[in-house]
Amino acid sequence: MKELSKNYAPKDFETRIYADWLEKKYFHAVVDKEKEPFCIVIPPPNITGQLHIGHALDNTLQDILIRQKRMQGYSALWLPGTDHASIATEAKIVESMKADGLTKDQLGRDGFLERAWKWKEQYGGTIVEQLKKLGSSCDWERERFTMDEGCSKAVRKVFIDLYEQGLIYRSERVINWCPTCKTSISDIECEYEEREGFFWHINYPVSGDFGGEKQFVTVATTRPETMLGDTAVAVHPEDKRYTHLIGKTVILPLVNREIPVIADEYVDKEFGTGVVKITPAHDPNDFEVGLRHELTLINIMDDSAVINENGGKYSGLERYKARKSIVNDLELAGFLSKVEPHNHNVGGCQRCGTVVEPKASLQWFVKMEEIAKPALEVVQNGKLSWVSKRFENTYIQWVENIRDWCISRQLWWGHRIPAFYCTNSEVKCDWVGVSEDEPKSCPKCGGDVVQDEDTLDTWFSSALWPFSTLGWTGESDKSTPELDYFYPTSVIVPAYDIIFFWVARMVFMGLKFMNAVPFHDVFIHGLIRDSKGKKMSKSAGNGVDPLEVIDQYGADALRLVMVHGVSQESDIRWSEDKIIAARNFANKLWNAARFVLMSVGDTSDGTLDMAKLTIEDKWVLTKYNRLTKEVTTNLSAYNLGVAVGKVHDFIWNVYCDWYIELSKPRMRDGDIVAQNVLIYVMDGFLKLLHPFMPFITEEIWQALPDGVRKKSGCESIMVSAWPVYDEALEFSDDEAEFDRKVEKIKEERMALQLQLDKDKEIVRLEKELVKIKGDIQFVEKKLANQGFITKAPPAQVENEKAKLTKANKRLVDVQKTLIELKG
RNA sequence: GGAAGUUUAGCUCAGCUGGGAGAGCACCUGCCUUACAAGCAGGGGGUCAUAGGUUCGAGCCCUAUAACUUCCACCA
Repeated sequence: MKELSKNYAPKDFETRIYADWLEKKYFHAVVDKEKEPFCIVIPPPNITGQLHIGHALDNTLQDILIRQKRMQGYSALWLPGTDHASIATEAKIVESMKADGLTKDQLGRDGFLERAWKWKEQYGGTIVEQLKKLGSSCDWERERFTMDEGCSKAVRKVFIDLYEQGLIYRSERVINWCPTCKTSISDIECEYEEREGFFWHINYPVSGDFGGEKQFVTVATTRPETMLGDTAVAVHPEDKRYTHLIGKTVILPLVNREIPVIADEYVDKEFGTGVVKITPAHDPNDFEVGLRHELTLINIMDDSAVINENGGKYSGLERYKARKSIVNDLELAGFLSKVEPHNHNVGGCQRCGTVVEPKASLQWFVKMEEIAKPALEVVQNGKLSWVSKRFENTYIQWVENIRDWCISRQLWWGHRIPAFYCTNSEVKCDWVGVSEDEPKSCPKCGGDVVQDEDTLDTWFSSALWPFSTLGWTGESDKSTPELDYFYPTSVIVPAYDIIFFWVARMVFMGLKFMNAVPFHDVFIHGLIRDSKGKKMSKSAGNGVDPLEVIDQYGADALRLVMVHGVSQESDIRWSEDKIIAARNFANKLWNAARFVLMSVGDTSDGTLDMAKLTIEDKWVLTKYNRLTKEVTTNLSAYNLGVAVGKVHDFIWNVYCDWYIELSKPRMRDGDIVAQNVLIYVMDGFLKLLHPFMPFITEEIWQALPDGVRKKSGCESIMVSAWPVYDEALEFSDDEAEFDRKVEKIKEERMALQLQLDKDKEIVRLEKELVKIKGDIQFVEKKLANQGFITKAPPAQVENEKAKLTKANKRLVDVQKTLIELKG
């Protein structure tokens, strides 16, 4: 038994306790057939990342779940790891290279990767250390990285399998291109934002002679520079205004290219002028039209969105400069018929915010339709259960409308695509192969082969995370005991912003390669916003550093804010008040524990003497006993906020406010029964609170009399048994009786307060009475003075008289009130 | 254009299955009562967004409306 310091100072023990847990290997979960498995795989944070408040929420929730299950006797594995975060990390490394005056091209692929791995070694551990500060009880011995050997092997295996089944293909399509990151990005990495822009109406002259008259068709566009790549204009086949032009040609202004007028149902007769310029290389819809009409693709921009040689005189101009110049030239040449303001949605790169350029390009895709279908069935048959119906719906909607996933990235940091091409130009060999290892030579012609330059979307490896981390190799005879035991995992705990990126794709891949859901439950949570409800971000400068919060208030307080009074699917507003309130609760608990431990002897081990329990003992025991049930059911229903609220209220309003207060006289008399009840209940609620506030509960629990730990059969609260409901502690009658007593005491206190207020009022009024009487005497004396009446100004005399009347009136009022108050 | 969510005390929000309208902070009154002033004992303050409906009974269920927020789509 050790003593608790006078003040609650979480810094003094949080680090020490965590180190102790680590040393005792309490976080390590093993395959144990005697126990039920419970497993969570962490949403792997980026290696470049710093712990931010969102991680704090995410990991607090996971830790709460895992700690409770561990205490309930499950073999509870929380599998940690980090994500290589291809595009985000590469951007940071490029940024850091700038400081050294280096570019990717200068370093070359190998040099760059060397630098990247160094970066990973240097910074990859930071966030892990920060997670430890939060109290995360991850099994660090099993920590994984999305680019470690096992995960990389899984990635190649999955890629090859999907390719061989025809579910991965390479094709030229219009994809989203980020000119800053210089890579393709997937549809969901593109974020739309409404911006003010213009609708430029441009006249395209129709070729041919119309008796000296020139004829035009007018197209409208928000991106006039793309006209350089136009290869047709389209009208609706049944649009009577234009049917006569179908099959004719128009002359593309400035470029003077003759392009056909085609008919396609894609055109909306009602919208704009009813004529659409078709730029197959720079618009996904136009690309489709182009395919149907066998139009040529003219790509007019390079990787930085600068106009290329296909842009004629505009070549070399950055896209917006080209836009300006083209609009200007069109106007000068008389082709611009109208400019109107037009708000439209512009897609930006999720990473850097740069406006993406739709661009035709040869990329790798995953064919999604077939893979996605089973992901709907598992929701229907209950194998995959969403805690929140609301997010289940968004998931279903997205899966139902799934589109092919562009997985290739023109980046170096990531999993290189295991595809190989024959370079033998002499025989024009077109061999393409996909394999685990690089073939020595082309199997078709014997020529040299070269590997695809691209890497995979970072989410490709994330999608395999639940099984790749458990040792999956793809060979059915080589399954690991861990995979057999822990897969499917129990629950996944992400924020709602990665449902599409991650959750859905894990389901697809899990079902495809493991033939089972990757997790049974999906527990989605919200985001943390600032006190005004705005998203926290570095650029807005409204972020909160969880490490500073921990430093100032303790990890337990931070964790409490993440769940207390929160309905988990909604966003949380951060405010200083909340963290202070949480810290105050910890302080309250600390002091309650100090008092109890001061009053209780070393020998109390919380053994209840059932025969000697008083009514208040039975009252507190009944309430505690019910609490065990409420906390347990709410936790299994993922109502973490309700669960912790119940413990919080019990500790403060039941245990402290009433039971401790009532036990004070009994403590003075050395009442053993009361001591044991105090200890019994405290031992219990500490355990119930432990998943939420692991540090303070451990520190206090260690200070309890030794007998308590002996009875629990363990050295740490985190491996002690979760409290369960006990029929023997249900004293409903006594509880009800004592509840009535509590009510009565409250009424008495209220009456007392009222009486006190009344007495005060009487004293105050009596004082006033004396003063008023004095005033009256003084004024009466003045008015009795003839000299004053005759010589003073009449106004003043009147004033004095009024004063007297007023004072007399007040006198009567006060006297009346006094009589009333005195009853 | 489609969908979802929110609307409860001055502020931030809980409210499980339809039956007593709650917490923290702020405010007011009184207390340094020997665990805690980061606290204790009390108090004031709400037409549960609006209008209908179902029900013996609605903050909760149904319909409509309004305001705010978010997601999806992207008609050039």
